[in-house]
Amino acid sequence: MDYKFITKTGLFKGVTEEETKAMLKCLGAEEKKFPKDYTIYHMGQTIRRMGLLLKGGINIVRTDVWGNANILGHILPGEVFAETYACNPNEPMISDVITTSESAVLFLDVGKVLQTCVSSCSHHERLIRNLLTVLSLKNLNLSQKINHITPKTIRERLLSYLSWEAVKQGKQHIDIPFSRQQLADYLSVDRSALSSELSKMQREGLLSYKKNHFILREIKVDGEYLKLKE
Amino acid sequence: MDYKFITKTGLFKGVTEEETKAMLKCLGAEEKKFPKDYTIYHMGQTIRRMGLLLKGGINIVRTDVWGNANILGHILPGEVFAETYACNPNEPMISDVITTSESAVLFLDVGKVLQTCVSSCSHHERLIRNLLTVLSLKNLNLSQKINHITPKTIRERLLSYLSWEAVKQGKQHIDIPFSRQQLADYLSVDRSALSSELSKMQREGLLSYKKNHFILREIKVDGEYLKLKE
DNA sequence: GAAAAAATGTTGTCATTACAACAAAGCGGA
DNA sequence: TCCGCTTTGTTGTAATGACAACATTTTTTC
Repeated sequence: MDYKFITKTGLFKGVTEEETKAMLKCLGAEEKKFPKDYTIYHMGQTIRRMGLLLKGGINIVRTDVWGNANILGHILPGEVFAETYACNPNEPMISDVITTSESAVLFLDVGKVLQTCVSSCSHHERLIRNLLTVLSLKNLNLSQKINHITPKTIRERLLSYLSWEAVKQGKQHIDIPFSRQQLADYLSVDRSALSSELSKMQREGLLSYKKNHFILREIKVDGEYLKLKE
Repeated sequence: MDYKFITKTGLFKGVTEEETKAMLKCLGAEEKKFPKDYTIYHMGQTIRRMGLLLKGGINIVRTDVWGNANILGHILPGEVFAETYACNPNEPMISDVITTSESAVLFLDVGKVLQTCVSSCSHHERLIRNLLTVLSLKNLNLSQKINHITPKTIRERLLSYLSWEAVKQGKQHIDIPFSRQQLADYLSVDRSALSSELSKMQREGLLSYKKNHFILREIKVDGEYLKLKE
């Protein structure tokens, strides 16, 4: 198991490699591999273990009875998923968890840590605090998604999302983790309308793109539109 | 201070009244009162203390540079706010926190509890675990809001929101904590279009309403529309 | 209780998107 | 390289909501 990588994730921040090994035992850690487009958790399920993504990519997807997908977020390696349900074992999942590429996941039984007494393992403390931080960052992420889908026009939603990615990645050349259909599902717009708006924006010189790679010429920060050189 | 009430909140669940008193001291608890429409926290601020609402009501509001408001959620007595920022003291707030009626708030310095060593106060443990649960419920709430604003039509958004309130309140007669304008800001639609859709739905017999009181005749659960007797 | 202010409802027009149907480009396997 | 399949882009049409302007109702204030 790649302890070096695990120690660098938000969940195990500030924990030494040695300690991590011990903790993983407490957590009943189990690594599993999944192929692309595999549904790890299904909507409606109640689950016990959360996941730490080691390799690959995951979408959190809510699909309604008519088959309309709504992507709540994307999980990158080093991030966790289903932590909300691991903390609330009674809540049924309101979304599916689906791999977007071949993936490796480390499953962790945090319930054990939360329910048993403090002293059983001296590092539980640290883990719980890290979990708090992780959860609150997830909150901010969800708020961001809300910001992206609050504008009424497709163009504004795109600029909101792409600008945010650009700021997050610290570049104006960005790769996004979504296909066109997935981006449409994330922004809650029609795919073909999205395509059409994108090419209109490209014609107007606001951005250029090829597949999942985008280059922004204008960015939206705090509601202001800033023009960028290059 | 109303310890009896405080002990019944999610944050202090499972803590005796005696213990609560001790903990509040550790947390540097301070009660404050605010008038209606008062902005307790401003967007951009970095804050140290989270709030526990004792009395009144609060909206979490994000306003853009053009004055368009986006209501992220409503806080009822017994619920907490700004907990995300209290757990991440570096993150600036992305929203305002505004009272919707005369309110009383208990401010808690959770940073103290999170940063200092475990043993300083034996009940910190319990508090942190409760905080985990509270945070994950907040996550579910945000996901709910996303569900409400994902549909493209005003009618579907309304049914999604109202049905959810009905299920939460366990009745088909419900009171909502929003004015029309606030409801529009929560659902990200135009107020007048909302009004017009509401009255159309009333004409069609889907629901009836007066001010903030609604009676549903049809409810949306898991994407299915169920007709209700009255 | 009258006047003013705020909240809610109504209506028509215009902009924008969803939707459908199709075209073109990209990709994988034989 | 050719074929089939998937993804992305294009276009036209119908539906829907935003917006503005105004009417009506409700609440507040004096």
